[in-house]
Amino acid sequence: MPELPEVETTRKGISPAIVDQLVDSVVIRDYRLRWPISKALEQQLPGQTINSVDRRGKYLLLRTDTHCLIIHLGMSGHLRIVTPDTLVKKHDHVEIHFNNKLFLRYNAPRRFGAVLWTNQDPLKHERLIKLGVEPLTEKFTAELLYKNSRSRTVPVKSYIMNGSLVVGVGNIYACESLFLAGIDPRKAANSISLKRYQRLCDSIKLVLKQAIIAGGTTLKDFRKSDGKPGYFAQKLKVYGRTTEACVTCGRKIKSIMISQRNTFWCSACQR
DNA sequence: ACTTCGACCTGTTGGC
DNA sequence: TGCCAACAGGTCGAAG
Repeated sequence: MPELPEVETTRKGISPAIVDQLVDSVVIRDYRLRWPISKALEQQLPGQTINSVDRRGKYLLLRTDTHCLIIHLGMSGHLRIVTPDTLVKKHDHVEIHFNNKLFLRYNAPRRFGAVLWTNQDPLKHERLIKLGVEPLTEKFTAELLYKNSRSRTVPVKSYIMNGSLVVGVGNIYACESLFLAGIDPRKAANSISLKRYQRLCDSIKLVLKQAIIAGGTTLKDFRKSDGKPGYFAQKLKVYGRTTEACVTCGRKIKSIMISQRNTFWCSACQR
């Protein structure tokens, strides 16, 4: 479900409710995620205060003085701030109770997500250490895309979705960015010029920024941490629009599978 | 070093 | 109404 804009929207949503708040208790209702939740979490987090909520790629980092809770939402997970009277639902795996009487609740129906508890620098955690650059920083450049692509024959769409190069670009925003850049998603990564990578780099930054402003994309189940939908779905130009008219040229949007992911593009506007 | 593909899960949707 | 297959916003790791 969530790509960078949805995770960032979640980060902004939960921060005000939990930063500088003392944890009373932790309730784990289902330990089964991509990796089992550590028992140490429920023993060690109570009594600690959340100092900050950061994001690295699609991971959220909740830091205390000595530890960090690393959270990934997977395909279908979400975090909500709820009051104690909010009914527990199926797949509510974890709940953190704060001194301010608010709960942070983690729900993950497909269990593709992760809740990791560590006392090391989270950026050095084995799950995060190999992540690529943040797309909304000056480290993400056309030169980076170009240089690393010279030996890569994969479709450019798969290339930009590879998190060891650049993080946060998932299926929706890969499609949208390639449309904005006018690049055919099927083209080999090593066949794209530096000039066109400049356009792609700019497009990725722009699409992600606009999606964050809109509060993310709600296709079906994504909700902001207050339960309300994000509004970027209305701005999607190609994703999910197979057979509909291209907003630029009017031709029909096509779809194909690339690396087992549905891919949407306009064959007239994207070459 | 790179590519491909199956695996991990549950819920929803659409066809018959 | 039920059944079943296909598909969904993401990674990971094995095998070639």
